[in-house]
Amino acid sequence: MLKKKYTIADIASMAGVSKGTVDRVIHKRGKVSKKAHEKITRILKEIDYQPNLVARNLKKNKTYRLLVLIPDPEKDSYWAPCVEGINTASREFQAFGVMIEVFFFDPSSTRSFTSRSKEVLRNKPDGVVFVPLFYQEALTFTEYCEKNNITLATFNSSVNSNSARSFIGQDLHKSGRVAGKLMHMLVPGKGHLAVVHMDEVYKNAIHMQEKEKGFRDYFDGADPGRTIVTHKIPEKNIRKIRKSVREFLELHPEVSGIFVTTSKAYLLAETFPKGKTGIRVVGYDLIEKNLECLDAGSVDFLIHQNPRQQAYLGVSYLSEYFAFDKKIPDNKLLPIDIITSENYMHYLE
Amino acid sequence: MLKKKYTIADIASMAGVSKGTVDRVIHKRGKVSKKAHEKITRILKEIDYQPNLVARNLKKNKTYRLLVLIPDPEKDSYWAPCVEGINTASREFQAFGVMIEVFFFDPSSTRSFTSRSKEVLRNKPDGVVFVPLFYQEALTFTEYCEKNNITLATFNSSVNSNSARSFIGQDLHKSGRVAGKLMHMLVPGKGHLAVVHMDEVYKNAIHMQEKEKGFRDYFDGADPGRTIVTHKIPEKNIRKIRKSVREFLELHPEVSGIFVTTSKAYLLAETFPKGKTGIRVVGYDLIEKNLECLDAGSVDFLIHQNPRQQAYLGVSYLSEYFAFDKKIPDNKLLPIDIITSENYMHYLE
DNA sequence: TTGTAGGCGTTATCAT
DNA sequence: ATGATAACGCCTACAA
Repeated sequence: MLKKKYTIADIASMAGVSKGTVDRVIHKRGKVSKKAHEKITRILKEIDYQPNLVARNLKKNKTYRLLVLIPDPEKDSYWAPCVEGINTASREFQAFGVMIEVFFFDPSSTRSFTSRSKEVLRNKPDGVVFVPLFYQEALTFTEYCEKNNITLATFNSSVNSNSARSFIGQDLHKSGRVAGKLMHMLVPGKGHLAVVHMDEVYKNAIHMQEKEKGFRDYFDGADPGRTIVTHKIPEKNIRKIRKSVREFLELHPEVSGIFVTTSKAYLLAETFPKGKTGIRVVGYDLIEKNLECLDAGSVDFLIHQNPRQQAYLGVSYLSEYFAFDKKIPDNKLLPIDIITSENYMHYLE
Repeated sequence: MLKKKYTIADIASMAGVSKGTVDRVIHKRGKVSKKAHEKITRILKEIDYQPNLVARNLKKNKTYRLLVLIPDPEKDSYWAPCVEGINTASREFQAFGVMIEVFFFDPSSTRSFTSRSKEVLRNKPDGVVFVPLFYQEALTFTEYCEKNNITLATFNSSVNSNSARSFIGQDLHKSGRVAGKLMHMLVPGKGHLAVVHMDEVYKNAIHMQEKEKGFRDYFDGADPGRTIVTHKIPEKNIRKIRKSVREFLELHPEVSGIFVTTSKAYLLAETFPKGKTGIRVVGYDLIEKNLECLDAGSVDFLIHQNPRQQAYLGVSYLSEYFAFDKKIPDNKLLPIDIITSENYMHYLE
C-alpha cells in the first residue's frame, strides 16, 4: 500500500517539537535533550522516515566537479567506449549539478599519466574517476586525493585489492576460466592449447598472469591431461610479432587452440599461415579488428570487459554520491560477457 | 568548462521582467506581450536555459503510482528476478515520489490476467509496466490505458511491433541465431540437430517460432546441408514429457545437438537415457534447474534473457518519466547473453 | 537545548 | 499583460 510521505514538519508535530530539533536528531548534530531525542528516534523508526532527496538536493544547491582520467582512445581504441559511457552519465547527472570533464593520458607513458594527473589535481575536483594503469603512480595519486578529501573511484584495473576504494571491473581469474571453458568446447579432443600474451608495454603483466592462471585452473579440473604451452610476444613491431607467431606455430604444430590474454587476438589471427586453418582462438575486447576476425571466423570467441559500462558506473556512483548522498559500493564485478559473431552488435551500445 | 547555471530569476532580470513572465513564456501559457516574449525567447536560446529539474520536481510535489503486472514467480520461477529488479528500482525512485506496487497473475490463465488487470485499473495508477503474455487481453488492456491517460511500458513480450509504446526485451530471431552459432561450435561435424519446443501453454508460440527461424537461418548461411528436425512437446505432465523425449531420440539416433526454445532444457537433459551421452544442449534462462544442468554438463549453453534487467528498466523508464520528465525510449533491445557453467554467477545479481 | 526565519528554483495564485 | 508572493521539504543560522 501507499505509505504516506512524512515530512520533517509532520514528525515535529507528532513529537511536539520543532522542525529544527528533528533535523538535529536526523543529522546527529547533538544539542538535543535525551527525552526529545528518544521520542523522535522512535517516531522516525516507526514511520520509516525517508527524507525527500529532491528537497535536500535543492537546498544544497552545490555543483560538483567530477573529473575522469583515462587513457587516450586515440592511442588505444579499447578506451573509446568509456568516453561514451562517461558522456551518458554526464548527460544524466548534469541536471543534478554534477559537472563532468574528461582528461586523457598516453597509456604507454607513465610521465603522461603523472602530468595529466597533476593537471587534474590543479582543478581541485570534488571527485575523480580514473584508470590506475601504473601501480606506483596510481598509488601516489590515490594518497594525495585521500589527503585532500577528493572522492575516488577506479575502474578496469585495481590499484590495491585490500583498499576500500570503489573499484569497478572484472574478476580476471574467472575470466580466464571462462576462456578455458570455451576453449574446451572448441577443442574437445586432445589438441594442444596455447596461452599467448601479446604484451603491450603499459599493461600490467599481472592481468595476463591472472587470466592464464584461471585458464589453466579450468583445465586442471576439467581435463587435467591437456598440454598447454605459454608464449610471450613482447614485441610492438608488427613484423616481429608475425615472425614470433609463425615460429611458435612451427615449433608447436599440435596446437589447435590459442587463448590470447590481451585485446590483440586479431594480430595473431591475421598471421596464420595460409592454409593452416582450424586453429581456434579465444581473445578479449570488442575492438573493430577483433570483430572483423569474428565475422571472418578467424577468432571464435571474445570476452567482453564492458569498458563502457565500467566507466559509466564509475561516474554514476560518484555522481549519485554527490547528488543524493548514496553510498558508493566498494566493489562491483561486472559479468564476463561471452561474444561471438552473432551477438556482438548488441554490446556496442 | 563549467557553464553558469541560469535560473528563472536571472533570466527575468536580464530581460527586465518578472519571474512570472518568464515562466509564462517557458510554459507557453500566453498572456505575454509580443515584445517581452521575443526578448525572453532570445535569451533562453542564447544561454541554452536548462530548468532545474530538482526544483521543478519539488514544487510539483506529486507522488506517482506505478503498478507492475507480471506473472506470478510462484507459478514460474523465471519471473523471480523481475521482482528483484522492480524492488531495486522501487528503492531508487521512492525518494523521488514514485510509489511502486506489484500485481501477479497466473501465467497459465488468461482469466487471471484479465481479473488482475482490472484490479490494477481500479487503482487508477499513473503508469503501468506489464508483461503482455496474452495478445488479445493485452491489447484490450493497452487500449483502455491509452484512453485513460495511463502511461505504459511493456517488457519480455511485445504486444504489437508497430505500436509506439515502450518495449524492453530481446530480438528473438537474433537469439535463435546465437543459439545456432553456439550449436555449430558444439557440433561442428555432420551430426543432426533438433529444435525442441517444450511448449508451456501460456507462452505465445510466436516466440518459439522466431527462435527456431533464427536458428535455421544461421545454419542456412553457415552450414546449409545440416539436417535439422523439429519436435514439439506440448505436454505438461513430466512423465509424458520424458516419454516424448525418449521416443524422439530413438526415432532420431543421429541427433547430436538439441536447441530447446524454452526454459525447460533441464527437463530434456534429465531425460537422456543413461549412457547416451554426448548430446549437446543449448537452452534458455538462468533458472535453478538449468544451472544445475550447466554444472553437471548436461546442458552446454544457456541464453540469458535478463528478466531482472528488463523489469528494472521498464520501471526505471516510467519512474524517470514521472519524476524528471524524461522521454521514454520506444524500444530497448537487451544484449543476448551467452551463459556457461563458468560465468553464470555474475548474472545472478 | 530549542524554535524560528529565511532560502534553494520553480510554479501557481492573486492582485495590479 | 505583468509582478509580487507563497509554497514544495529540507537545512542552516541565529535568536531565544
